[in-house]
Amino acid sequence: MEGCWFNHSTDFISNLSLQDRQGLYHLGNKRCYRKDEMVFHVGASSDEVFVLLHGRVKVFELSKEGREVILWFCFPGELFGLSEVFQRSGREVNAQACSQVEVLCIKKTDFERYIKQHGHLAMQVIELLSYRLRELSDVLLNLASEDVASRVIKLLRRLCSRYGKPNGNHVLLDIAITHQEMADMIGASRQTVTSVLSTLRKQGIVKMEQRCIYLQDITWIENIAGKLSYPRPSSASVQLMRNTA
Amino acid sequence: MEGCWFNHSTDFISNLSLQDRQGLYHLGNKRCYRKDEMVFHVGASSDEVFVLLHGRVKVFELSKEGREVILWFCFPGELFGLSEVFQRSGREVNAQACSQVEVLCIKKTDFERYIKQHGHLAMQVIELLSYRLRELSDVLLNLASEDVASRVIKLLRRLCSRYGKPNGNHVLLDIAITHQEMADMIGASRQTVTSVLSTLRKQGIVKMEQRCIYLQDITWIENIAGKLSYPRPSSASVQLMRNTA
DNA sequence: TCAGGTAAGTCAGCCAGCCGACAGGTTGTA
DNA sequence: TACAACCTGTCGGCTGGCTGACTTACCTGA
Repeated sequence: MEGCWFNHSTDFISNLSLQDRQGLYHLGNKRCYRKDEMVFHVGASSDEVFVLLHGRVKVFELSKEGREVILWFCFPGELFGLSEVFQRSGREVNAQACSQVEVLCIKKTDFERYIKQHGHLAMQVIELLSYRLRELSDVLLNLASEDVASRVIKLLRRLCSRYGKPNGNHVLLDIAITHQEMADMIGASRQTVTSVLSTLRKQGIVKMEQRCIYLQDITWIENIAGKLSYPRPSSASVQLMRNTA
Repeated sequence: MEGCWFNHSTDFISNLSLQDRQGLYHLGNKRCYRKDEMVFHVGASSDEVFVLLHGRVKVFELSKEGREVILWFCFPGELFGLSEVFQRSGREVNAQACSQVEVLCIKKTDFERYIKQHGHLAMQVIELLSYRLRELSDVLLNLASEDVASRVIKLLRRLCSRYGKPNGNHVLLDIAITHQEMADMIGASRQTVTSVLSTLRKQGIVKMEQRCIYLQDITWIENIAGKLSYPRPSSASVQLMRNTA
């Protein structure tokens, strides 16, 4: 996997110093949500930021016709609910638990005070927002100019770069994502996603078993999709939060 | 116009205190570009941020097929080139002068030092990035779930909210944008944009003269496109253009 | 005032991908 | 163990919007 597109951790928490991590911990308090429960929804007041400790959270908007448009998924260690916090009006997106979920929630005022006092943390927040901005730009480019097949392939690459588990020339993606969710991430219909995946399976590029996706031909995917053009801030020492907690 | 969707100033500089403004001014140095000249391009080193002083700058990516996908335009006072600055690798977008342009460029290291020392400025950078993230999310929602007519209407609203000059129930948009540029902002073809605008013109909703767009029926546009800030209007009140045409 | 370049307007033809429908599979739970 | 709920796979018909082609209108500079 010679320094390619893996292991760009979006794990905000692990990239922090132990001090900052503990600092943030003491600012917030833990909260749990059941599967499908909303962590927050459009219009709600946005006076907290969240760190996901356990589970998976879906950040999405609803179109007028009621279609979900998924902006991203959050996995443990990631910060979410950040981009509306420093403005007057409320949430503009929904965040919903995809499983049993535990979060750390931090009051806006506490968070703001903390990062004002810790310039380097502010920089990390800036980096995180920059990263998301670059990622969304990439999704946008994708959506605006490419057909569904390319969009599916690039989505797979994107997901793998964040959540894939490399194993030789294979990558395992075991985040249990459905075709419908994939469709909602790339603005396509469920059927079209299914048929693109079928084609890729027939070509031996992916394999699917029990809600897991195995990418079998990384080289091919890289050639088609191009390198990821928005590497994460480096994360030399990635540790999961729940290990240190 | 009851305090609705105007006044989202993206003008970074004028939102700063006089002190900060002067501080930044002393950090940077001025540079000029001719029309169509690149301020930076994909792959270039990203060790500077820019404040646009005069003119218009287009921030865009190129698709594989060579199509421009415009992420946003910058107008005087706006900061750009920010989101790649705090990472190792280079530019991921292009920035091109749309006219004779003057910018203030600030070295990454200077900028970083300054905002680390000035927590409130860091907050303003965070707010700016958050704003752009919300805006891109909105564009994405739009692109993923709506037809070209809606996309054009929402683009008009978005442009007006930033650059429109309100005048009673009319709004003047005199940023001299072409149909091709609008198409590149919403992932549509030039011809389709032209035909949607023609329809709107025939319906008396917009008027176009000398590269200026007059929005004549804001209420209608708000009803169709929804307020810029959520909560979204109930779908009952939304009629699609083709239904009213 | 004319020429060349760029933008806007319009139309025909075509096709990627949407939608609805339905038949297996798989998973969760009572 | 059985039923319900959800997910995957596949098909055919339809259409929004793309492409290409052409004309007209508008600048801008020589």
